[in-house]
Amino acid sequence: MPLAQQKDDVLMNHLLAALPADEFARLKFDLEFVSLALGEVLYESGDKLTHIYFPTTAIVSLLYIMENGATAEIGIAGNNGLIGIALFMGGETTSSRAVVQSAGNAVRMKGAKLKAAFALGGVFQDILLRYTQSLMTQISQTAVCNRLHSVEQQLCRWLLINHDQMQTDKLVMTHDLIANMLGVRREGVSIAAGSLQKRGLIKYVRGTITMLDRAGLEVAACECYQVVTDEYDRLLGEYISKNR
Amino acid sequence: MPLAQQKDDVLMNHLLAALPADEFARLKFDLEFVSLALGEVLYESGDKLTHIYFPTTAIVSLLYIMENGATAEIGIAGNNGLIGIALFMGGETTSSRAVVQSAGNAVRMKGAKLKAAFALGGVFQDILLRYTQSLMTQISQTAVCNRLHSVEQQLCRWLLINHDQMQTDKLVMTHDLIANMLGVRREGVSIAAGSLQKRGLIKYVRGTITMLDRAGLEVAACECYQVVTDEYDRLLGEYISKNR
DNA sequence: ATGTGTCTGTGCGATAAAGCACACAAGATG
DNA sequence: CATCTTGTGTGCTTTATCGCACAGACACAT
Repeated sequence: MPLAQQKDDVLMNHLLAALPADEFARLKFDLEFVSLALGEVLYESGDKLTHIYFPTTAIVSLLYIMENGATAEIGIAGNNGLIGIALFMGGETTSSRAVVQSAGNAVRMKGAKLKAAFALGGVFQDILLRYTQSLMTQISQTAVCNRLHSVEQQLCRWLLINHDQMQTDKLVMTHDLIANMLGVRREGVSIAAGSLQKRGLIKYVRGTITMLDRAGLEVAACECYQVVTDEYDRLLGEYISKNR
Repeated sequence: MPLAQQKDDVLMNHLLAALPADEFARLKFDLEFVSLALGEVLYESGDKLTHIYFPTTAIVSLLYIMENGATAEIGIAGNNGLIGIALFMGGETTSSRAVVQSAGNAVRMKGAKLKAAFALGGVFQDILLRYTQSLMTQISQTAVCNRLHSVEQQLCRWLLINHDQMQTDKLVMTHDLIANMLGVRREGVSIAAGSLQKRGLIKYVRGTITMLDRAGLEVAACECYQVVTDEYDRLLGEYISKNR
């Protein structure tokens, strides 16, 4: 892939694009372009991380796997986020699995290089920490949402959060996979999705969901979606406002 | 309160106690001793934080309040934690409320002083970041637990996490308050607590719960309790192992 | 075209928890 | 002591979701 295109791709990640020129120049030679396949596991729960990933077109889920095999998504990162917080937070590991939910590209950076860059402080450190706080909000909101909202509301929230990181309106994803993300039954997702389709908010056929009415989805979702995006904007808006 | 006792109290917070002598010496004159009353709100959702709090004998809950008034606890901090992550993460604010769940003491530090100390890096920064990661695990686990486990299991988890930060076996707390924390009905808590009492794990009378059989509670709890404490130990154990 | 695996729809019964209503009891207050 | 407030127990109906079973429908390969 030509260098020019790589550069474009790098800047598709909002966090990297937000860096001032001098800080970006310091990092850019440590960035490595990678392509992520659907279902690829960036790291397992407990694995020592080797790289931090900045998705550009890929979307990555943070999945928690219970002892009995049940799964639930606790967070998600696309081109407005990163994967591998544990590297600069100090733990080297997290208790979740990072799995590619939508194939695409990402830029990655070796753990040691990242830690060195983080230690320099500056905007880079600030962005990483602010992003971490926004991820905490996302996780908290998931916790609350799991407790208090219906499957249908949660499905709307999930579709919207995904849509925000997609370049199209088509999401390649079966009900079964969504059920794993939301930690509910497949049938529950089918019923909720059927209802949304009946109301003309989405359309789906065998593993592809098309968003038809974003505004309608926002109405059908619980407050959680708005809280999460608002908090992201509050924390990182001053850096990346021009890119959204 | 005499200075000597204040010093003892400061060191009751495991994170502060873990600091090497030179770093502690740098901070200690910025620490202010405060007493926290039951129900006191350290900050509201959206408030700009002024201080970071290191509880010594108090226990503080991070409560999320929905638009419809429903509440759910997303995290908790006692003498092994701190309150006010948003100060060093950069957001200055979080979308949760910090409320004193068990009266006691804490040490606090002005936001500006904290940020200066954080920027110096060193063990202090490392501890703050590692604690933040452990809090993320706690929040994630709460999310998963809300989705997949029964009220009774969650009650056990909650009792154990609290007990870990208490100096006694008696917890002053009504079923109603616990219900607010867990985001469930009061009756649900009464039934679960009744069952635990019948099995001899706890005893309660009008707002006071006594832990009778910790090991039994651990068995009755879901895996979530162990995951959270193990991760805390992994992240911070090297610093504070001697104090536990 | 035929089969085969995958995805979605649907119809049960079982269950956990919600929502509501109210009784009862222990302390606190006057 | 009488009353009030607060905390807990219990019963009932309703609801959401689960767990399971299976049928149809589509896509793809041979």
